[in-house]
Amino acid sequence: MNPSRPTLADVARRAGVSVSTASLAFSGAGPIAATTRDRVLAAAAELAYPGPNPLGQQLRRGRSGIVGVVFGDRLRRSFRDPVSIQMLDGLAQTLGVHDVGILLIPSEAGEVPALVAHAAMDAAVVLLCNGPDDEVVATLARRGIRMVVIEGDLGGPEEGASVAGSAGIATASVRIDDRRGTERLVRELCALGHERFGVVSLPFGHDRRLGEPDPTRDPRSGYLPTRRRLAGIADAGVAPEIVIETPASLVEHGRSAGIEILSRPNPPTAIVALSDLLASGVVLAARELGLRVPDDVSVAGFDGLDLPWLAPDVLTTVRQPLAEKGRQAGQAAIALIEGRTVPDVVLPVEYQPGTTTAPPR
Amino acid sequence: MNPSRPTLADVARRAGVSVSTASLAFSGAGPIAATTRDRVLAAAAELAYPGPNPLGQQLRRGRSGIVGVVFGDRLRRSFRDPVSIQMLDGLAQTLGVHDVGILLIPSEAGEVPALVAHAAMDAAVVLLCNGPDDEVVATLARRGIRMVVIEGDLGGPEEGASVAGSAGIATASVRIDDRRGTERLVRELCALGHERFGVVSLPFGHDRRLGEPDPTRDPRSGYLPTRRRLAGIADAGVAPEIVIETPASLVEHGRSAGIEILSRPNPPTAIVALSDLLASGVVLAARELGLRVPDDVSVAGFDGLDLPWLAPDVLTTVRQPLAEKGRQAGQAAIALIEGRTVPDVVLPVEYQPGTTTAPPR
DNA sequence: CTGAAAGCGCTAACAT
DNA sequence: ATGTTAGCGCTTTCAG
Repeated sequence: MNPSRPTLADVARRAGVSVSTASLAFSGAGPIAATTRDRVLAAAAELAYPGPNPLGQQLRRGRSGIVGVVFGDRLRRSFRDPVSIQMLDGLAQTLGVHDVGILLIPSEAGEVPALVAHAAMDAAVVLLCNGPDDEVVATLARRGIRMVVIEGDLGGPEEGASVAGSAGIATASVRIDDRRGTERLVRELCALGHERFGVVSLPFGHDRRLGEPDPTRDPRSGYLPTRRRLAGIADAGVAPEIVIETPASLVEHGRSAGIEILSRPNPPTAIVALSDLLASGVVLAARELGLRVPDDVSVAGFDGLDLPWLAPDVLTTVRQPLAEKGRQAGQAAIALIEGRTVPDVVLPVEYQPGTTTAPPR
Repeated sequence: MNPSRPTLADVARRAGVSVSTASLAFSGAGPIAATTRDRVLAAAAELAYPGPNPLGQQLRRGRSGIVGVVFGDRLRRSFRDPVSIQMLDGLAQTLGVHDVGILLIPSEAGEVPALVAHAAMDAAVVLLCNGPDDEVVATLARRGIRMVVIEGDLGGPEEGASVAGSAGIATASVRIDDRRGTERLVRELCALGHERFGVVSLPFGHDRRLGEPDPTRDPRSGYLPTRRRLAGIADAGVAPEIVIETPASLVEHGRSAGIEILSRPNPPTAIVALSDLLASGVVLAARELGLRVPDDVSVAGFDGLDLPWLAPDVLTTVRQPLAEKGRQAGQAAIALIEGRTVPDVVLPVEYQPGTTTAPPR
């Protein structure tokens, strides 16, 4: 299989030039006579030399050409959510242009994956970072790997310096303005005349559960998008009658939560789900219970996904620019790799009315 | 940012040992006195040495610890399909155990991504490989990268040696027995009394289109799962009245195809879709047209996905072991990397009756 | 059990 | 325009 593959030195010898010249023939990064280059390439062809070994290049250049992407969950779950996918697609687009590859790093809660600790990467993109004490972030910081955090937090201003920052590691943050987004959404519902709200929430933290939230949990810890979106609801002056926490942003969890809420006596007139997948589950639950949306109950989501199978209903929601978020993260990663600093990015969201909200009966 | 990070040599110097000894302290691959090791680790801690630089290790060992996964499409599309995701999840599981990372390589049709040509990887997993002339496979083979092909073909027996094989590259193949799966499914429908079939097909090849297939296309080229599943239908002795090709395995395309078929005068009594996503689109189309499933039309799929939002319908389908396929591919990749040879794997599928099929009216 | 030496394959100053 | 030299950071014989 590997009876000493040819190296650049072999090619150079055969072409009768020095290794450095042969190197130039491939990289084009320097002056070289066309005839010489052709001679080198011919020699390479004869030896079936497949081009410079990336491992050698990487060590020499001190760069791997790889950005690690850390998911806060199993791929199976992360990727069932179009939200992650579209983001990843945007990320791949940007990084692809720069010939940078994406190393997938699934991270079960509470553990630091071996890849985080040992894989070669020029930068890392961390999703759903929990907070400044996140072990993954700490490990990456210790390794001196530059990070861009999506929808996360590397330590608020009150902490002074963040974990990573204090270690002198360059970081960047990309997120959306979800707080203002939900506030706007809820205000619209209020304007329609709704006064009694139910909320189907994203997970609060690693201990994912289905049901009413644990009242003893620390409200200052847990997943940031969840906290921000709940804060947005409060900003609109609404105190929900009932909140159901779900273990993941999946249709079936939305359905369960929806049934839980809607089968109570005298249920709320409006249900705000913190993601579109959850919201569509609530719509399905309503259908199952024989309730009409929006006549009997209004349902709203968050994300702005395209959900053709929910037809004829079209969710009222808050659209976030998912692919753009990924692209921005990619840009930030490239910038960090090149040693530039990057301002934090907060992308705007947009209220997007659909057919699932109306005045209460 | 990078004012000369400490190296193993620095650590060794500070601990008063040689680099080789320091190396042993980290790798544990050799005899070393406990006290010496502690001294080295202490020195490392003092210098904030984050452990051996993977780039150095990789060059020295000749291994990157990375397996590239080549998708035949944009991530956005590949990953909207749970079929790819569950496979990837199984793959990640197996590779993760061996501390091998997954490098994501999206590949637009007709181009060879830079990562395929230049990224460091110990092996590659290629999805939806088109056939022995696939450029991606050829490039990987030229680079001497071992490959495991999923649902693909590296050159049938009739071609003699495959592209890769002829170049002396070790390869492996993992796929499901989809031909026999669809045959079984269609025979069940025949047993119910159906005689007039419509087929909603997966894409035939890179030129993805929606509509009746181009009659001039070469039937021996194109995506293999599509060809095998169509062959299974023929095996059951059925010649469909109408076949609609779709550009991708997505609900909306199934819906379009379903409307196309079902709004004809005197439509077929059974529609076989070559994937569950397509089939569920057909179910939605039937609902829209006011047709009852399975009373007015039977619909069957392929894959065995869990589709809660299709409730109350449950697809009649053929279940394939998706995560297991990924795990097998992972095992194969590891084996190839370790220089072992791997027998081809054909995983069995299982007929799985649901509520969407019944005798014709 | 530890150290010295060699070299993985490549690139980039620098000198010619 | 080409060659010479010096490593990038690490692991691994091979002696001691």
